Amino acid sequence: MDRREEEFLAAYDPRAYDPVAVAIDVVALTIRDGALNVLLVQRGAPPQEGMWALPGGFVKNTRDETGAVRPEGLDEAAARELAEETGVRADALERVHLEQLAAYGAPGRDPRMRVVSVAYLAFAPEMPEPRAGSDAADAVWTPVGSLGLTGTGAQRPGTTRRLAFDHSVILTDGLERARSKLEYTALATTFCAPEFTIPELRAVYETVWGEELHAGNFHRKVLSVPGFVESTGTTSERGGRRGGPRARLYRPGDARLLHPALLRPSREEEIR
Amino acid sequence: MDRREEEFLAAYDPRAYDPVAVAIDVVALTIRDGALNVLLVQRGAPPQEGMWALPGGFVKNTRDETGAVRPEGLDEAAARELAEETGVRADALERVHLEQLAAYGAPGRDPRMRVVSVAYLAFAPEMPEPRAGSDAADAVWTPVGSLGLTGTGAQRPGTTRRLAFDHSVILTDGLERARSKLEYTALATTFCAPEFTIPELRAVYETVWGEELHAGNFHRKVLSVPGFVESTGTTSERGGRRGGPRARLYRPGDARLLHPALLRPSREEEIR
DNA sequence: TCAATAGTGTCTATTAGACAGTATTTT
DNA sequence: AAAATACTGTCTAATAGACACTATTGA
Repeated sequence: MDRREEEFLAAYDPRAYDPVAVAIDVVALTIRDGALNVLLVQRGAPPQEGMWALPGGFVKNTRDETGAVRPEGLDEAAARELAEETGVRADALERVHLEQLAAYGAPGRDPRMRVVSVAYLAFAPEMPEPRAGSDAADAVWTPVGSLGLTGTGAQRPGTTRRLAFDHSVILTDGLERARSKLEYTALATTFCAPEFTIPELRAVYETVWGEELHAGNFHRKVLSVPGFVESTGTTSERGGRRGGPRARLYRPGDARLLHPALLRPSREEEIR
Repeated sequence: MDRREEEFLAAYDPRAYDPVAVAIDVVALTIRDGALNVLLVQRGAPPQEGMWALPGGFVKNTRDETGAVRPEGLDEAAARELAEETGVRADALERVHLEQLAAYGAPGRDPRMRVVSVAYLAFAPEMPEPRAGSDAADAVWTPVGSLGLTGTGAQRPGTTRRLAFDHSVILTDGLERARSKLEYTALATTFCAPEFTIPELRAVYETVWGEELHAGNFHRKVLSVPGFVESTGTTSERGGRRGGPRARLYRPGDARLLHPALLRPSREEEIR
């Protein structure tokens, strides 16, 4: 760094600009009782107190091991928010997939000030009931079907849990990303236990996509994709709930992308 | 809004938090002389003065038609930055595709302060040589091949145009997004003139993907995807540069997504 | 015993890709 | 005339999806 640059930085005043805040919001998805659920917190403080929202908060400065103040990376902040709001420890987060979704910065989306929110998408296996974090009055897994989302990100009138800010838009985007990711990545396995059966994996696809799949063709297809799943050599304890043989158990394979992909059956409408 | 919420907002002090800035950076891609080019500006002021960077800047408050101050949406800010740095007027921007790429917020990525940058990706047809905007010493279309990008987003030593901040990472992400988008969307046509031939469209794919495609199979495949292109009934003025018949001219069709998709031939390596 | 389910076999339509062939243009 | 190129035809392998069938389990 040259002399001129040093002088510039010494004279730079970060507070000379309009204040903007950067927040993180997490769309955390899991499957409970055969339905797709999203983690919601009930706001315990203004603004929009009492409404439901995606877990999140402002990006902070954290202290590292030596106690020094250190700003937080975005991914790091998202993992922290998720851990705080779900009450899971960091080691349990290892089995959670977390990726950036998008940034939202429409003027007026937060009444306090200009807030740009970086949204994250999380895929989690079955998790314990969350405990409410610091700013939240309550935290629960909520079936997304109960939120009355329309295709455009609005909520149908009469829905009991109204989402704060533009969170219904963020959730809608997250759901579409999740549905799309199941097509060409192996991420469906992150919704499953460490060992799972092909029918369980199929249930993940059916739940996220919201449509039934042909059991026989799905089975053959999953096994034909190199690296998607890996046999454990064992079988499940029980057969299907209403009968049927015990299914073989599999582990996630080493493939990140699926080739060929598993495409959703009914996408004809949304092509144009 | 209830009483309590009003009181809260009146007492809220946005400057009580650590200052953060939100910037926009644009990865603007076009094809010139058969090579993929990205728009770069040479920084005319510290920090990193003299280095090359993606066009961008801080999100501002703008004045609307009535002269009232109004904060800017992110998409709006990206379009403004692109227009300012390329010197194209808003109407020419209509033929440019602009989409959000990702947010970048690693601590220390900007020496001035905490900066979270929302990156955008733009696909443009052939455009005039840009004129340098306000903060830039120069602005040029640069072949991406000349930037010595490695797979991880670093630049090879000895590259003449070094990119400022983490812009080589952003550019690498933008290139991968562009390559991927050509597979399943009809966006390749946004690199072309309003009327184009199938061989011209093939050149777009070959340039962005960096590999040669089979002319005959590509031709048949493009015509087989419903809504990808639409015949104009006319033919080009000239044949191929070194001989061959005149090609028929097409317009972009009404499809947004390609079904079936045009997949890159050589993705075997990156699957795991 | 009956119904449901796991897993496999088979058939057909669609698609990807290799290769060949013809007509048309530039040099 | 020669070379390049636009486009079309044809063949093969891979894939998607429908349907059928057997074996095994729970109720």
